[in-house]
Amino acid sequence: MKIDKKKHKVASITDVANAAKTSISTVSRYFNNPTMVAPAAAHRIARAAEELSYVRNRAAASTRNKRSGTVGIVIPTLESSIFAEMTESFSSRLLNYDMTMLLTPNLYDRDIEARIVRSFTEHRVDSVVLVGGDHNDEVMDFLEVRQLPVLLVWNHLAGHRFNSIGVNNERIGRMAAQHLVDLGHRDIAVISGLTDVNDRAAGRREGAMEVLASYDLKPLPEWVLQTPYDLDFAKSLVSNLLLNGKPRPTAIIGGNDIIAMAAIWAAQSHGLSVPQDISVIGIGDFKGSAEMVPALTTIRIPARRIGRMAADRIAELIMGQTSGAVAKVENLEIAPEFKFRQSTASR
Amino acid sequence: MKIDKKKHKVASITDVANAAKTSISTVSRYFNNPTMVAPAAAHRIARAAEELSYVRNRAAASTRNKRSGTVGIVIPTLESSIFAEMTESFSSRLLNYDMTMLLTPNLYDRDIEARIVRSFTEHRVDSVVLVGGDHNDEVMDFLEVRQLPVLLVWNHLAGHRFNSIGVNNERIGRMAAQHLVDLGHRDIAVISGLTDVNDRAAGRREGAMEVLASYDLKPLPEWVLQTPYDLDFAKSLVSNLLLNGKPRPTAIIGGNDIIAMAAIWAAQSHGLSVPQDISVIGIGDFKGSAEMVPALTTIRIPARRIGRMAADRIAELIMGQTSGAVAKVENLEIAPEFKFRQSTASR
DNA sequence: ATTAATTATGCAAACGTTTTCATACTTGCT
DNA sequence: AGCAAGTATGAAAACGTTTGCATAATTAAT
Repeated sequence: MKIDKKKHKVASITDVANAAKTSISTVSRYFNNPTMVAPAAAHRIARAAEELSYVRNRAAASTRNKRSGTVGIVIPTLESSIFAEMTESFSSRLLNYDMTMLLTPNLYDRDIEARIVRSFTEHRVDSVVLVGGDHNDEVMDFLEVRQLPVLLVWNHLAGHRFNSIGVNNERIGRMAAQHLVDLGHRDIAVISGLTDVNDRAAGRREGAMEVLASYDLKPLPEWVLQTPYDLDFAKSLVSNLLLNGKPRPTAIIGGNDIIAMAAIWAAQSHGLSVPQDISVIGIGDFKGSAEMVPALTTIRIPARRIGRMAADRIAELIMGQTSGAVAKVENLEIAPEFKFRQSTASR
Repeated sequence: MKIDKKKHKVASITDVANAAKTSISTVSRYFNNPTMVAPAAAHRIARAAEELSYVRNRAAASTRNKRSGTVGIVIPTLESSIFAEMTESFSSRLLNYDMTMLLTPNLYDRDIEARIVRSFTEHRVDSVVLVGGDHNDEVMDFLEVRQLPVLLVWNHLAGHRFNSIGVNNERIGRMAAQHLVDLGHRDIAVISGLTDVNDRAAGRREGAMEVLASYDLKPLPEWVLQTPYDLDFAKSLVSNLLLNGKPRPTAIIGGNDIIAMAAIWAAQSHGLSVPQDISVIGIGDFKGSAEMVPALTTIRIPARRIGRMAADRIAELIMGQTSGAVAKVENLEIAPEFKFRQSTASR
């Protein structure tokens, strides 16, 4: 790799062909299907490419063949460590298939998501990955018309028109509630995420409430709350709940680990100790949940596994598409794992 | 947007031109430079595009003009909430310039980074953003030869051959150490990140040690340690430090907030309280640092601001490049902010 | 009513690839 | 030596755009 100071014109396949005294067809084949070209030619091409520091232009290639080698993924936010884990394993797995990820957060806004998806298609991504099952109808229709392979991750969406890989949030909500009931709690607060912009949050709350109802436990209205996934907001919300002079719950279900952590810190900063004075359970098993004091009892969502499986499934869908096979929609459920740690105790 | 069930052929600019009874040139202009086309034609084109649910093909466009409208960014990991913050603000700012982000984590591995950068250039990104100043020489040379606008974020790198926007890590290290010294601490442990793969970690440690030396404070060898940015690992490391029977420091400098949190939890799980028994200071001001109990004293790195500025600078560099102006290298230093909270106290 | 200036349009070349098809060159077999 | 079969190559078309140039249509100025 040598440095050339004057105005640099990026080398094209033609330059390489000329330098290697062969045709562009052969050069193209060398890069896409090396076995098709004779050793002598291959060697000359390799040298020429090196010499000119040639880099293939996949954007140009994508005009002729149809694949761009990119997949677009939109997630609600990068700041939740758990989406980060999923995305990270997704992206490194994708590298194995020689594909690159276009990633954009939508900040839980469906219209931003629509813009992003549009931008993705302008770049001719080979596939689109979205989180959850709640999206603009227009986006869904648009993707369906384009016949772009679509994968919905995070939620298991039985019977959905697109492929999905994820957990059953109702089930998770039920598990959380059941755990607290089993420990003897009867006064249980349910603090969920924003159920109208987040179908995961809605599902979990529903599951939890269902179990409570089945035991004839009806939380006070001021015990069932919603908050964005924001430590600061959630912490003050719980502080209010604990200090408002009204009867205090003996346990809290946090809609995810962020909320649960916030709840624990709210309790601690008012001199209550967890789990002696109040039990807290989370959902997700985020970074830090196992290490904090007290370690958080939670229901783990295997984020890395979902990411890895998503990448594999995407690759499969794209292959299937080029090979003309009809891909049938598949909805995979991933089992969550219960993690009994120190933040919950029997009453 | 209507649904068409039969085998879908994606509409091209030609299809739109035909449907709108005009030429592809005009259609192209309509999308790139709407003022150039007459209202009547514009209207017909808009209708045709809608009808056919046409989406421009930026990949194809990038063969003729040079810009692809994408910028590639490689960060060490998504899991550090602070890179996530930076990336998130970077990406949403980028949306304003109608550009899309290709993002890939390199997991602190320079060779993976090299692969990623190569893949980015294959997709003809308009610009590359990297974190820190420590990279494969080949990658650096390669980017220089290609004359691709490059921006190095996170560190302020005076005199570097590429543009940079970031903080001065030595200074931050000094601030942290100075704070503890000012509080009267003399037995101070310094637990940094991995200095050989992470120039930020190296700079911070250096700054801290410098201040300690200037006060003639020499930490015991077993007090200066390194750890990956991993809560679990860091927590056991600090646990060992606190329990090994040797003299115990009265304060700990964590190379970032992850390490500091781990240190606090290590102390707490052995019945020590922070800051009464031991003070802990972090660096970064991550999500949760302000909310945890005790709230973490730290030095805030304004991640969102860096992300936003990076996007602006990138846009500027790309414009400058197309307009043929010579962009001169600029190295911007961002001031960190000291956050005195509850995890440090005077001795 | 001319002419000049302005605005809108279309043609065709160019961008960097992949891939079909035909041809030239090697083999291996009789 | 002759032929069949296989292997390697190149020419050219196609992909979906943008843009320089030339022309046509409109408006403004005399």
